[in-house]
Amino acid sequence: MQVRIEDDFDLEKIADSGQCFRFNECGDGYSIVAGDKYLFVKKTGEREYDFSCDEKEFKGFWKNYFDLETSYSDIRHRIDKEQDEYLFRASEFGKGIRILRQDPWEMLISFIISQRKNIPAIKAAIEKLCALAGDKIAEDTEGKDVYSFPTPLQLSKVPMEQLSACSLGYRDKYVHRAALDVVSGVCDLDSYKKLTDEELMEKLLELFGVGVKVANCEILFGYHRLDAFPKDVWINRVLEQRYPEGFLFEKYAPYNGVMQQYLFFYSRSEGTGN
DNA sequence: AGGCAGGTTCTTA
DNA sequence: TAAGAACCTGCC
Repeated sequence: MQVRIEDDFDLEKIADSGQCFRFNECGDGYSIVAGDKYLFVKKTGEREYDFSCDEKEFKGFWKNYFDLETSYSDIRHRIDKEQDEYLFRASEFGKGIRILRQDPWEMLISFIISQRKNIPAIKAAIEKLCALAGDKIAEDTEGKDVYSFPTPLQLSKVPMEQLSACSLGYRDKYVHRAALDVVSGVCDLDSYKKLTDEELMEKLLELFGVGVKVANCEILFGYHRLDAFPKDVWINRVLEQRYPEGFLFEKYAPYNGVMQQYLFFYSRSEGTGN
């Protein structure tokens, strides 16, 4: 169906923003997998897009996935050019980035895998995991099979030896444990939705293989708490070099996470890209 | 060839 | 409680 989007919306930037790992350029559009849903999106005009789904699925899923009810333009305009010149530049550069409303389970596993890996390696590992334990749900426009992200139950049934074959490295035991804990109910991701950001952080840190960085990514991308501010090597470099006096967290609350995305995207563009 | 990549856990003082 | 080492794997 045709969709018109008035707010900031740039598929290429979202794909490269590091928040999603199954969102890839494919032919003349983008191939996106979220949970057990597949979408192909093509830009057809200035603000016009062709979504491969029907209206029902758009309203029931993808509209929410792309967080189309939130104005990222408004959030961006909270930045004062005079007061914070670097962030202003970063936000102009990253205009079009949105924080997707992704699934907590999928994000948890994805960011556990992400530690000490570069983005291509993360993507490769996740695709192997999906092909191994997920279901075939579609074929992309290039004819490749598309697999759903494994459910907790599906993943929990994968033996360790097979998990190791997904290039997870030492993270295989973290992934395995997370699946077992979610299936057993020791970790109830759904019930965590009602917790405050602080309580949520506390619960996530109890998980094996989850530290502060991964927990913050889960809070921002899995629970869509837009104030969470994950600090990775890139962001730490920016904070050291550009904000020796400190970043204005108070000013940008409750949208520090969006600012983090602009900083991350901008700093990476200046570095090696990947 | 050795270092490093979107960190976390384990070990040691 | 706080540094430092170890950790899988793939790519430069």
